[in-house]
Amino acid sequence: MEDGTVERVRPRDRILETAQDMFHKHGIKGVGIDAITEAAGTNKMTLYRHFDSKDDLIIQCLRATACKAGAMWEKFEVQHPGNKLAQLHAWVRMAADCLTADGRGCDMANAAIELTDTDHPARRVIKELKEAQRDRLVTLCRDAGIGQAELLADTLSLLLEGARVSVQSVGTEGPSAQFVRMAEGLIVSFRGTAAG
Amino acid sequence: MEDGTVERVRPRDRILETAQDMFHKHGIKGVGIDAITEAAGTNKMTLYRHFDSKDDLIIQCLRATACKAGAMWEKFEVQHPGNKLAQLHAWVRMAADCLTADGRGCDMANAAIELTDTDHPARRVIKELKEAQRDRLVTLCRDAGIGQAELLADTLSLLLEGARVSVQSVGTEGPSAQFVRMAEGLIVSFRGTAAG
DNA sequence: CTAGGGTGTTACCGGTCTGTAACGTCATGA
DNA sequence: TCATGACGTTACAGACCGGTAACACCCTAG
Repeated sequence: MEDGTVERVRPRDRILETAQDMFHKHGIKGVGIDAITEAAGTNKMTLYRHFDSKDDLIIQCLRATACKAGAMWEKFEVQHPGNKLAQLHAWVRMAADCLTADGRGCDMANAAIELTDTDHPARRVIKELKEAQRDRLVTLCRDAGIGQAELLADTLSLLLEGARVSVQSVGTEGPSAQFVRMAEGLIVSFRGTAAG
Repeated sequence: MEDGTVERVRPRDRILETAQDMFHKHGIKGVGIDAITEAAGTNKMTLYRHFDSKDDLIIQCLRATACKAGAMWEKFEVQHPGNKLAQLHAWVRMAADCLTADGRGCDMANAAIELTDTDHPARRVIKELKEAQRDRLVTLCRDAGIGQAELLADTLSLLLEGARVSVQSVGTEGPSAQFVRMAEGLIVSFRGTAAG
């Protein structure tokens, strides 16, 4: 049978899933290849048959995580079809949920901080994915009828980025606790000054 | 002569200074003890005579960095004595300078992201120092006559934190480029809604 | 049945890491 | 002069790291 849908999850997928989870929880430099393969129920050789190196694995993990995050946006469209303003508010709620539930920040931002070498191959991937993320939020703001869509999107981006970092340094009771109020206030404010 | 002011910089201070710089540039896990001692022109034994462990060194570095940052606040008071609103604007300018000049974010935030173990001894120090930083900004906002001082201070904190992270993932041309406009806009907005 | 590809196992390489032991050097101060 | 203490040097321990080689296994497609 040539249907590719195998029941048992292939080692490559188990590795990718496990690595995402462990990188997220313990950081990239805080997790070794051996720990990943063991947690994934496989071994080092199999990992290196599917990924060129740890750096390659890191990049694939970042792409996979971004892909999952992308699915969120489709959920917004499904939940509020055509209503871009409602989708923007849904984005705020989703962001707030990330803050309280997660404890660890954005994988891409964390990776950018950990991988200090500016020539690291993951850096351009991080930049690429973050820019795509930004474009998406800008478009949503614009479609929601916000005048200065770029400025609102950038402000919300920085607020969320900062909140996700703040959670890790001072916890959920710190400044990030006010994230929703800040974001909603900004949206109201920008809608007030709306333009064509 | 029993005056403690020795001309030659003591090894402990050289180590502390060098470690701060290298931790900042390359991250905590990206720098080894050997590299620090070599750059400081000393050796490993001397380091371990002054610091209990690498974790201890990390903590001392964070405290020293926070101390330097504290000196900035005194500069604001000197430059604009009594004028708290001017000091708040000076804080915004200082923050913006950090963004364009540095390339690497806040040492405390970076450390919080790198040291994923919640029991790590540096974590409570980070939280302590970050909370002190927040209190300072809240006080400044309140003294500047802002009504919702806590909310403005928290918003500015998150914006800056996010901007310092964003610089590392997408560079200075990303959302962080609008930091000053965002911050100044917020201050104006909060002064508009000022209360007693 | 058979060949081959995906997988598992073990062992290993060279390097790096934190931290310590033992000893030698040197300046200072009594 | 001599003792003390700070500092430097070398070597090492023990662990972990990323990555590779060689070989055995087993399921499946043909």
